[in-house]
Amino acid sequence: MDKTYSPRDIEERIYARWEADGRFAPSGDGPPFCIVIPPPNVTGTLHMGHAFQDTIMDALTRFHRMSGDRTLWQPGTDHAGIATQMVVERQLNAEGRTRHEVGREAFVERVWRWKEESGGTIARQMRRLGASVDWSRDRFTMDPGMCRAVQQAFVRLHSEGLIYRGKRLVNWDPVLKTAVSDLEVQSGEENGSLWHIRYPFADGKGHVTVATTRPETMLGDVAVAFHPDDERYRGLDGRKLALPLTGREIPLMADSFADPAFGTGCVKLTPAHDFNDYEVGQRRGLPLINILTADARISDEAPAAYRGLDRFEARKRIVADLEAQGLLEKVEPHRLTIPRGDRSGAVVEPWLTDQWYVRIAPLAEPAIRAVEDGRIRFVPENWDRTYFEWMRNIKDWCISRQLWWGHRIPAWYGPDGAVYVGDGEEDARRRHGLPADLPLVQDDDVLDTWFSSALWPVSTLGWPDETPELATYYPTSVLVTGFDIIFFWVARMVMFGLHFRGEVPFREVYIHGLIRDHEGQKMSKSKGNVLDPLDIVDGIGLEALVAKRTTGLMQPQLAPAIERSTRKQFPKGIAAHGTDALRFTFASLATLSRDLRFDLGRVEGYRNFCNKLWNAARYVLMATEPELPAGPATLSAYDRWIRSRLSATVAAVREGFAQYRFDLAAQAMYEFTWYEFCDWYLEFSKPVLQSPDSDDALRRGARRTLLGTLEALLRLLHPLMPFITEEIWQRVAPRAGVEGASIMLQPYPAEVPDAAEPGIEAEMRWVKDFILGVRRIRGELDIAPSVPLAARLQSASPLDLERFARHEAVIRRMAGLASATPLAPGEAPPQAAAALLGELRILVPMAGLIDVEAELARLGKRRAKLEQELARAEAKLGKESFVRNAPPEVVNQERERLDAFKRELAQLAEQHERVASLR
RNA sequence: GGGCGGUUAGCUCAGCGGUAGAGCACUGCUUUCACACGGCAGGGGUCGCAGGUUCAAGCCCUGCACCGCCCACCA
Repeated sequence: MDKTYSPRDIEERIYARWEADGRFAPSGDGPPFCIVIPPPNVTGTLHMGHAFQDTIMDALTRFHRMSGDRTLWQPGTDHAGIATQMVVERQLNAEGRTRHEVGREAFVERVWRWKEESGGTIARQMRRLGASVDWSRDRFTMDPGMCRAVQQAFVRLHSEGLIYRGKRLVNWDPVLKTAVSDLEVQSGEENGSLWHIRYPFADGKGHVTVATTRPETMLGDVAVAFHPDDERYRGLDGRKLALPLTGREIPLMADSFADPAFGTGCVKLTPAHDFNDYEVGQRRGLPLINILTADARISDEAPAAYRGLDRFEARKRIVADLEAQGLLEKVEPHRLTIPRGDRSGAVVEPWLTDQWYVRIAPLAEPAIRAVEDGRIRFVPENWDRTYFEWMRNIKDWCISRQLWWGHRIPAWYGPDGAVYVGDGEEDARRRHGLPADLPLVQDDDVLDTWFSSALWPVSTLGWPDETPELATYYPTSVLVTGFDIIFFWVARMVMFGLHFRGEVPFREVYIHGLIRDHEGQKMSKSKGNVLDPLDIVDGIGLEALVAKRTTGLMQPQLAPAIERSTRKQFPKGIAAHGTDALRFTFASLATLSRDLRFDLGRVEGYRNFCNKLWNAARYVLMATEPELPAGPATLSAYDRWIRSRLSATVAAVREGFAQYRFDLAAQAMYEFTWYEFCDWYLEFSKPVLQSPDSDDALRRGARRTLLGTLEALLRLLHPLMPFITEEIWQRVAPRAGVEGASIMLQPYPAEVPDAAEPGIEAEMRWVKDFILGVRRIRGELDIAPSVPLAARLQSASPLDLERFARHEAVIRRMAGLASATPLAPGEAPPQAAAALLGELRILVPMAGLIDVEAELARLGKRRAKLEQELARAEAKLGKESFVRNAPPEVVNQERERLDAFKRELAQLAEQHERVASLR
């Protein structure tokens, strides 16, 4: 083995081997365990969020696979309608063409080509991360099987009256020229104005004033409302107003919709361009006047003077015209919420169109119950509040999109405009008894991408067919996802899963936090703070990193600032850390927090951890060859101690996995590996193995324990660090007497029932404290490690002496002692620095070694600390209420502490006096 | 307006009602036989603020402050 661990040499090779050997497919007949992957955009690339999520899913998958479960991690990708179409459209635009010039068929074909071209990227990246998905079951949301599922779902919902077509207001993205759902609208506060406009009475006598943030929509006004209780307008109900600029007359009406406290108390009603007005309009039987076109220009419904103007241009004109006519009373600055399309960034218009909707309330109700009664459990639990909140106020889901890339809606129109829904055109004819020669035209629209995503758990497993996979793995075990798509995806899967399968799609939903940069900022291309997980794995030079961050920006003017900050943050680029280190970092970040700050320093630390493990393995392999002749083996206290510690660690790690606390699991692994196995046990093993006078049985025990502990530790670490553990395991397992082609096929470590040995742990604590005591003296008094110390033992109890005798070799080596002899009875203690271990005092004679003042300072520091503790303990025990009310064991413990403090203080005082006399 | 988080060492974060922890960073010593991506030792926190419950409160309750997210929004 090389002296330094280099991940690059092993990771890709190991993954290829696993894949070739078919290690990722479910096997065995254990209980099923299944995760379906949240399908990433097929043409996208893997970002930190994916890498994080994949790490968690892979850890769970490997854990369950090793635990003997029949484990399926179902992979796949999403066609991501709008996002993908936009990318290809941009490519076209760069060639100077539009999709309309190319035509639908050719355009869709081109998207497919782009999908084939770039679709492999995500899969390649997942392989580099070690994702053990069953590639043989890879699915894409527009695969033929998926299309069937989508069509059947649509047809069935339609036949059940749960899908309908209707003309109403939708959120319209005038740049993409499609409807979008409520969830795809991002509202944000922006600066605007509030225009106060006079609407004269039709009889020419007087006016009312309305306040609006959108003066251009006045062209579509059909009424003005005031509150019925508003004294200012008493008796004016039903009066006619002359709508400025249009020549139309509209009524003034009393309606409780109007808020008397806002503006003038009069509100203009524009049912075709405002959701609230629309409702009032429906209630009051008002007409709809649609004054906007699909690209948000003024339509032919409006006066000729404004037709064809862009909405914002029209606003300026209208305001100017009103002002010219003396109808603009005032303009005030106003903060208002502007709805924008989450993809295009364009201001979304409420717009009147025909769209397809899912009647959602009947689907939501059972989905709410499934979480209420615990058939689905959120982790962390309180996300159910968010889920309930949305589900209980849910609105019908607009599922049609005026795009070309996606699942085309399975509806056909006859010459008379009648709609026929069916599972394909032929089925539509059959269902509706249409003659073969009746010309039918399919609906132009495609379905919201989330419609097919909502079917993902059932469709990937084979639905609508009754496949063995569906029978085995549905409901799936756990969904791993971010809170940002609880509504988009989680809730809809629950609704569809329950509706089409009669069972929940997953039993648990693990909601993880969002990966942000080290400053807590969301990672985004335009902020220039994106990290590519594979750059952390493989490393990247500064120039390449700068280039990567500054090319392809939507706003190229940001490039210089991004370059500057990148050069500042990564003056040397990013070093290669390897996949295992990155994965371990992700695991340790997986706390219950919802914002996770990613810090490269952590990855470095865990890269070092990998190196530590690697070198520990080197030591174990070196220390266990050449092989000893067969014979009996005896376990030393050290062997039993590390076995006991390992067992406790296994329990902690398993608990971590069970609770989805990957951070705690990772921490338990880290601490055991470094602080117990490496720092202590490997050192303990050295005297045993190297001393010429240890016996062979003891040596065999140590070797067996070294190999056995390391082998189990590798299995324990494998779900988080698959590559390095496999690489080392391949070398260690044979020598540990374990057979098998891969660590992936080995059982996950279980707690050993009688491995816990409190007695041994106590004895080893004494040994460690002895060593630490001497080391502290050495460290604080600046004695070089190369200087061997001759220690004396004072006030040693028989147990102390017995323990010392048993562990002398280890203690001498690890504390750097040349000798440690008890004082003879009556012998005066030498001038010395002392470490206290209960009653025992370990004396390090000062002759020629020790700086008196330094030792006095050291003693003073310890005394100050002790006095503080002592005061607290005394105060506690001095309170009668504590002694009376606290549990006896707590009181006893406190008393023992107090006694110990007193003893140690007395000894310190004595020691202080002795040292001070040397001055 | 409604809902949900967060506030613990310089930074990033754990923390079970009973002696405040880790990683990174920092200081000193150390390149000898697993590892300098290492070893040994050390410094550093009145746990956002104010009340309350309790023998005992980062931990439970109430209020407040600040930061953040989600949902719904008055034209």
